[in-house]
Amino acid sequence: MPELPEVETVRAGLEQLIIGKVIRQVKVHDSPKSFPNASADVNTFMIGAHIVTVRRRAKVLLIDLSTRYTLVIHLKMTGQLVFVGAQRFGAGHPTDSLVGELPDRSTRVTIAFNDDSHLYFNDQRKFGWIKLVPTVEVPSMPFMQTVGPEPLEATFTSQEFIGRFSRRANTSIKAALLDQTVIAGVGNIYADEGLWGAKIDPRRKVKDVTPQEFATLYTELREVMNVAIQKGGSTDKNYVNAEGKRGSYMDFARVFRREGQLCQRCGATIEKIKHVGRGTHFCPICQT
DNA sequence: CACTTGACCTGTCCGC
DNA sequence: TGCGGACAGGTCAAGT
Repeated sequence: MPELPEVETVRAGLEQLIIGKVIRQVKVHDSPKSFPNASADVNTFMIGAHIVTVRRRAKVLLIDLSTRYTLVIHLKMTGQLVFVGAQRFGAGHPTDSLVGELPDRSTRVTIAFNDDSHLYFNDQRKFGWIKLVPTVEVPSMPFMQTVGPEPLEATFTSQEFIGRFSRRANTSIKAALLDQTVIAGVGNIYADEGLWGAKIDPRRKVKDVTPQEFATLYTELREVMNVAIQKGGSTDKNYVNAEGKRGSYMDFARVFRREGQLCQRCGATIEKIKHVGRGTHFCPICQT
């Protein structure tokens, strides 16, 4: 999925596009799994409500409604939230859009607003989901209870970062970075990119990473994710922002999907291996 | 509890 | 061209 920078890009886009809009209709297309409690609660808590806030926690989007209910949305691997204004195919139709006319066959849920604009939840692989939850109950959801701190918060320090890993001493540093209970929002792209920045081999055990290396990793990880947000995220295949447009971090990536190319730091050839079940990209010479 | 692996889905790409 | 297998940005539920 979309990792922290992608979800943040969608959040920021939606904030500009849907705040204040009134929900007229909700359609769950074919897969109840994409929106399990829709049939029971949509009519009561969504229709006629307006959008109050669009928040993010880790890789989860939170759309608060005026009914004091919240749409909790996880895009997982291939989820998209695409807003389409009332005159989508008018003169202003963007040429850099990755999506065609919506809904399409990956559309799982359509939310229609009363100005005839629409928000589409598309998800090719159906791993993603939407849940409608009372806003006050969001913090007690199991995921919210266990997820780690937001790494880009100004108050999140290098010391706290290092301390979060103590529990995972015997696993690899990459596996620990992907563990959402350690740090929120890091996924496969930014784990690989951050480890390249810190010159750490992704397979190294956590207990063998020095405090100095952790300090560098803290800085590099925050840097790559901030750069990624500036670039609108990474579009490898499916990811698009709230306007259906791609992100450009992949043009900047140093190792992710760059196997066979030369390391821009030492000139060695970037390798791709399988580690903890995930494609893992690294420089075999300067990451040790 | 820490750690690893497979499962959840659809689509695409690659080798035979 | 067809077919089988591997693989894809993320979590979970199981197993050890």
